[in-house]
Amino acid sequence: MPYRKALRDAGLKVTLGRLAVLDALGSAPHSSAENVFQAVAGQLDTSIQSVHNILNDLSAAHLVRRIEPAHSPARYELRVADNHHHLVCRTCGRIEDVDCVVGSAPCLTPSDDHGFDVSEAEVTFWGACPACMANPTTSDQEKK
Amino acid sequence: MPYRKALRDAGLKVTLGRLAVLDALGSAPHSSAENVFQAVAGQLDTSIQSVHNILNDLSAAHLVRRIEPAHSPARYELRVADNHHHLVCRTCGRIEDVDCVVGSAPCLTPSDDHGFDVSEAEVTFWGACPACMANPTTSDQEKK
DNA sequence: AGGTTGTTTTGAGTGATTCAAAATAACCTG
DNA sequence: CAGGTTATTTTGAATCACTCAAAACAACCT
Repeated sequence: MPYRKALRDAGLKVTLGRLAVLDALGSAPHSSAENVFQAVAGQLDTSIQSVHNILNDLSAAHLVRRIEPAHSPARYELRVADNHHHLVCRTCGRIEDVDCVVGSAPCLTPSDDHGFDVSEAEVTFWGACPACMANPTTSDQEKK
Repeated sequence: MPYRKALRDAGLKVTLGRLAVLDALGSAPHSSAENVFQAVAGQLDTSIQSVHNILNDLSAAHLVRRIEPAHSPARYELRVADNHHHLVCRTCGRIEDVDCVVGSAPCLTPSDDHGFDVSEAEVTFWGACPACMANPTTSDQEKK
C-alpha cells in the first residue's frame, strides 16, 4: 500500500477509512463524496459524514485536490500540485483531465489584476463528451 | 428603463421584480441571490425564492450570467456573451472582471480534448485582493 | 500494555437552492 | 379597455451537499 507513507508523511494517522478513500479515488478520479461513499461502503461500514470528514482532512493535507465545477457537488482527485485543468461535459457531468493548456504561460496572467496578488489560474473547459454527442436524447443525465 | 426591451426581446414578460433584479445587478455586479434580495427588498416586497426564480429565468434567457466560484453561493452579472473571466479573492470573496486573458487564443484550446466538443473555456484567477493583503488578520471575511 | 491524541461516529443543523400548487399579474385579442 | 389565456410570483415545504459538536473509539508513541 503506497498510501500509508503519504499519510504518515503528511502527519496523518493511517486508518482504514483513509486508505479506502484514497484507493477509491485512485480507481475513480473526479468522484464526488457520494461516489466515494458508495465505493468504500462495500469494504467497511462508514457514513457519508465520515467520508466528508476524511476528504476534508486529505484536502487540507494536500493529498487530494478538491474541484467544484458549477452544477455539481465537489469532486476529488489524487493529482495534486501539478496545475492541470479540467474538461467537463455539460450533459452528463463527466470530467477529464487536461494536462496543460497549449501555450499555458499567458493563461496565468490576467490582463488586469486589479491589484490582486494572483496565485493560481483555474481553467475549466465546457463541452459535450463523445457519448453525449452520439446520443443527444437518451444520454446518461442520471449521472449528474 | 433600458431593461424593458431586453426582457421583451427575450420573450419574457416585463415585471417589477425582473426590472428590480436587473437594476440591482447593474449597480452591483457579482451579487449573490441573497445580495440581490437585500437590494430589491427595499423597493418591493418579495422573497428570496422569487429572487432565485427570477435569476433562473433571466439566466435561462441569457440576460444574466451565473457564475459559481468554489466556496461561494452563485453570483450573477449582466455581462453576457463576451467571454470575460474572473479574479476571486480567496479571503473575502471579492470578484473582479478580467476582460480577457493575455494571449487568450491558446487558452481556448485544451492540449487533449478527449473527443469532447469544447464550447467554452472558463478561467478563474485566485488570489488576494489589495484590501486583504493590506490587512491579513482583520480583513473583511464577513463578506464571504 | 497504557496513555495521549487524533479520528470516527452519530445525530442534529445549516445554507443555498429547488419544487409544486395556488394566487396573481401581463399581455393579447376583440 | 374588459376578458381570457398564459406566464409569473407567492408560499410553504422539501432537498442536496455539507458542516458542526460531543461522545466513542482507534492509532501510535513509549
